[in-house]
Amino acid sequence: MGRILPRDFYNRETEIVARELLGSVLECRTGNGIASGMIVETEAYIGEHDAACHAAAGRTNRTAPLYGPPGISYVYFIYGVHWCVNAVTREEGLPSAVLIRALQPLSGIRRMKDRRGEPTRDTNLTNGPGKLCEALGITGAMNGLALQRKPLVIREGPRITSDEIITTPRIGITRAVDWPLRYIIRDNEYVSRFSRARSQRAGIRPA
DNA sequence: TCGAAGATTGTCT
DNA sequence: GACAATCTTCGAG
Repeated sequence: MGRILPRDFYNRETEIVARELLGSVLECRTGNGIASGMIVETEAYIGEHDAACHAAAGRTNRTAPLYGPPGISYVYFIYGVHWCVNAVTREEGLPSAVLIRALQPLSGIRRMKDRRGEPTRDTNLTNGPGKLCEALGITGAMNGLALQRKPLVIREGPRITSDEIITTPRIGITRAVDWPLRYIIRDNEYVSRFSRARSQRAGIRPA
């Protein structure tokens, strides 16, 4: 198993952290055991000047973790249906984070299937921010926690070279839609599917 | 206290 | 491709 990524890893420019999180391993330990997956898709949300970032509206109870120290989680509930998990970046007071959008399942796949209700294909287990939280059992109870200890840990994974990384505009947002802050591993079949249609509409060649 | 919006997903046409 | 499901958060009244 790789080493746990230290707090300093996150105390850098959000775009760099988002790229380097590709290939690392998100691990979640619940009462049911451990489930983990390799991160294959991320998005950067880079501060109050980023209209798509939750912190664009300023500091509120909800966005408080974004302003916290680097290397903690930011978990929020969206559309009354899904949880999404972020890793907070940069020093305290600078609200920015990396949204984890897709994983390639590594361990605890049986548990993931149980939580997700047996999807037809393994690629459908964690290929989206809401899906991966459901598969790993991540909820709001894990908001604002340090990512260096259980239940939520991110470990170093295989090194991903820059020519294996594709950059595209972010997905599913209504503001700052053109900012190229989404990072995916080229040719990985576990990236979220939404991307293809959206990318084509935006005139960007899909991976 | 109310209303609107939202970093999504699954289902139906 | 379109749309409903479902609920938390926040600002306005």
